[in-house]
Amino acid sequence: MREEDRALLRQSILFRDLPADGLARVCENAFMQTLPKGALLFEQGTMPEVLHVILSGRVALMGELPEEAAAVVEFFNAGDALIVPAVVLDLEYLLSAQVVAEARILMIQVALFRHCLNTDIALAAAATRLLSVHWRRLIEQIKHLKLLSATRRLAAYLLGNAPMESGSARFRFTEERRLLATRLGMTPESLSRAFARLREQGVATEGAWIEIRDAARLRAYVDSGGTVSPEAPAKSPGRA
Amino acid sequence: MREEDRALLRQSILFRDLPADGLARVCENAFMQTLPKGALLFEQGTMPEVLHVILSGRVALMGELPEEAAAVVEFFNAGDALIVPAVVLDLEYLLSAQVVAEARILMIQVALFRHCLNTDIALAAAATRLLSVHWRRLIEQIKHLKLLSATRRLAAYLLGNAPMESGSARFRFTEERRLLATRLGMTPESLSRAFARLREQGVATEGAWIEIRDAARLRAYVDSGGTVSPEAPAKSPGRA
DNA sequence: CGGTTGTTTGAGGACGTTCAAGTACTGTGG
DNA sequence: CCACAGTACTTGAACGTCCTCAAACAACCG
Repeated sequence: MREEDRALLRQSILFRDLPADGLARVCENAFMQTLPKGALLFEQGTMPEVLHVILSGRVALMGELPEEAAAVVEFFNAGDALIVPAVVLDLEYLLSAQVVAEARILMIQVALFRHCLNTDIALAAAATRLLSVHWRRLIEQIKHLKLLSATRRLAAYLLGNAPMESGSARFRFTEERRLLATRLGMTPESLSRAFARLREQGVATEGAWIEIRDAARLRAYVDSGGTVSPEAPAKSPGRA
Repeated sequence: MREEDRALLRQSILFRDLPADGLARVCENAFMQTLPKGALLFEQGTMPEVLHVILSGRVALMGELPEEAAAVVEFFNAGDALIVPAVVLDLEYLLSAQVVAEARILMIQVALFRHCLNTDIALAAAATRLLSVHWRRLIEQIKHLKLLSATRRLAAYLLGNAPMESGSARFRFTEERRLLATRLGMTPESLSRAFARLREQGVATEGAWIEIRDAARLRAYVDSGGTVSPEAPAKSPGRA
């Protein structure tokens, strides 16, 4: 393993607290792969053969149901592992994984990983932390899907992914609109209209760049039920 | 601890594989409580003080957002623990927990549980399994919310909670409609209409009882996008 | 019982989707 | 460099699902 890869591994929740020998043990026979945008890591319905650890890049987990187009359930970044539950339980994947930004992936043999989970306390504890972090992200998403309108969901997502907590910022936002729309539970058309509505809340878009002029104001928009605005009296409650 | 409680503990994912001494250690100073329907176990935004393990009964995890009514994120039953992620990460609850059917709850001190997680490999491994099972439930729910109509979501939920895989069955279904509606991401009115539409798919409701005349047919309805037989041959025993 | 709460049904309306067209962006070859 | 095709995104109009509001009905409980 290259030294820079080892450094990247040290940033993952799963491995950052692992002593060197434990890391070496779980990574035995593991291999590294750099995959281009569009590459399919695995498909829903198949059995996991390796545990994927994202060292860099970005991966979308997508779910599909009969007679329906696929929808992104969540995006994952450097430091995340995919998909621990399927590997732990030795069950088929409930999701497919597709690279959305060129990614460097470490692939760990599932049998070895399961063995280490049952013998290495540091790894097992780290796995509970990783799963816990993911759990909370899914919970927030479900709350948003059930309680917020499309526009408020977008605003909440932007706030959650902006590099700052308050004030203003301009940042790159490379998500394809088409995929982002399904992540947020709407169509690309609705996403486009949601962005349009957020313009009057100080959200400007310019290609892959997004500017939030006042995060506190946008937060107030989300928290007020979308009733706050320069001069928009329209009441637009979420799905309650 | 009473002997029957110990037996119930042995059915929980978290403790079923734990040797007796490990179980005794994590349960030190733990206490048991029987709580009536309506009791609040904890509130969103507060810090966990104990880990709740459901020995019997039923608990709803509910999320709320500013300016919105609360929505049930998921129901949990005997054998489940609440909420491991908040306890593991020592972060505020993202959800509130309310008893929906009289429940016997074991309460474990969080500091002790975290300590055992970091020292007892069997417990840590069990925790990854429990979190993994929950993870998959949340993923399925998100897929349903994003890809299925209200009526299909109800049908899929019924199938997932029916006591059989195929054929017909009549079973008690004690969920309050109001709560079930929010679990499914719709209003009580929409839920009522969804049940009405499922009548022609062989779903009969009678107070707290539900009858599915042909699970395979209902499954076909879900998988076909709801386009199957608006008016069906009154009864076709076996496959549709 | 009557009051309260929960569920069902109806009518109307809002949000989001679908369908369709137009516009911007990307990469390729002339 | 520009023409061009292909794709993605945006905008518009019509529709449909689901929500809101309101009332009737049923069930529960003191």
